[in-house]
Amino acid sequence: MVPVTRWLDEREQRAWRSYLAMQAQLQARLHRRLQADSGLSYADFDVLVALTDREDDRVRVLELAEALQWEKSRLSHHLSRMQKRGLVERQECADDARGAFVALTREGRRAIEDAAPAHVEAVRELMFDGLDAGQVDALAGIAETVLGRIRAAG
Amino acid sequence: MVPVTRWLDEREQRAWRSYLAMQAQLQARLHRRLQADSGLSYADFDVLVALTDREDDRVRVLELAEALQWEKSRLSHHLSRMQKRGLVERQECADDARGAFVALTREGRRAIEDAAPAHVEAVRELMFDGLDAGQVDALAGIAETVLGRIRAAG
DNA sequence: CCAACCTAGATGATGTGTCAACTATTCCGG
DNA sequence: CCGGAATAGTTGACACATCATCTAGGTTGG
Repeated sequence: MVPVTRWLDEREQRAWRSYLAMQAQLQARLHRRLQADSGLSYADFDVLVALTDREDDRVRVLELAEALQWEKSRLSHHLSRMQKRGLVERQECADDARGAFVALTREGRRAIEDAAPAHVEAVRELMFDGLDAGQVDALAGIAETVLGRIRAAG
Repeated sequence: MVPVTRWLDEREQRAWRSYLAMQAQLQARLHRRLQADSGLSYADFDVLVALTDREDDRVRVLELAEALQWEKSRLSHHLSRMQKRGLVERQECADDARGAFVALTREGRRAIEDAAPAHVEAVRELMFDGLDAGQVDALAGIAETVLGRIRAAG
């Protein structure tokens, strides 16, 4: 018995194709705009936001990787590039000599504070200003459901 | 008068954060799975699907770029890599000596036909099997709205 | 105490995406 | 026709992501 593929039906196909298109376009637009306005990439932005979320402005590397859901090598490479640009710095960890902290620099803080308003404005303009409250909630619900399934799938 | 940033309210923030997380996780999962099962990247898959959509199994490069909404240089680089792996080939264009066709090879066809069922299954498992019909339609509606705004934003 | 093992993180190779610059051809106004 | 502008596509440089591997420092059972 060869298992028969359950292809997407028309409704699903429509949703999937437009989701993919939206996702790609939205990502590209927001990224380009952020980059042009502030010189930050989307990835830089995420790292900086995660850092400003801490009252210390510093975190252990793995903890940051966890928070961002990034692989540690991705983060390590990315931090090296950001460090070269002066946005973050690495600090030794006294507790565990293997470990390291990443800390926000003054320049990093300035960069995120300068970039955030225009970025939020872009998100609003491209997404939220076009959606009604029901759609916003529906989106949250869908995303949470899918995230749950992803986690369940291990 | 300094314009005041209209930050996201709580409902919007919740939707935005979960959307971003879903998007990143879903992309990563599907990509990894596709790669592991078939050796194709997501991008390869998109190119191959676009090619099989033509009855000729070949397209002009820019037309393909348009269909995929990719930048032409991205496509050009990607085609070079795919060509090196034997998935597509380039053909001269008699009408316009500047132009070129990209054509599906026998190997390319085999690759996409082998990869598609498992990919659809993964999409189903991670996304559609968890959503009800209302959510599927809501997703399509949201994506279409946002796409419209993106196009409107030029 | 120390050998086997585990963990934090860095690194190198390779594939991918973006931007700017380039080449070759076609188009178009005079 | 012919010279300048537009068009099709490629290329090179660089930022980014992933994988496998490596190093150095911790942890634990005997």
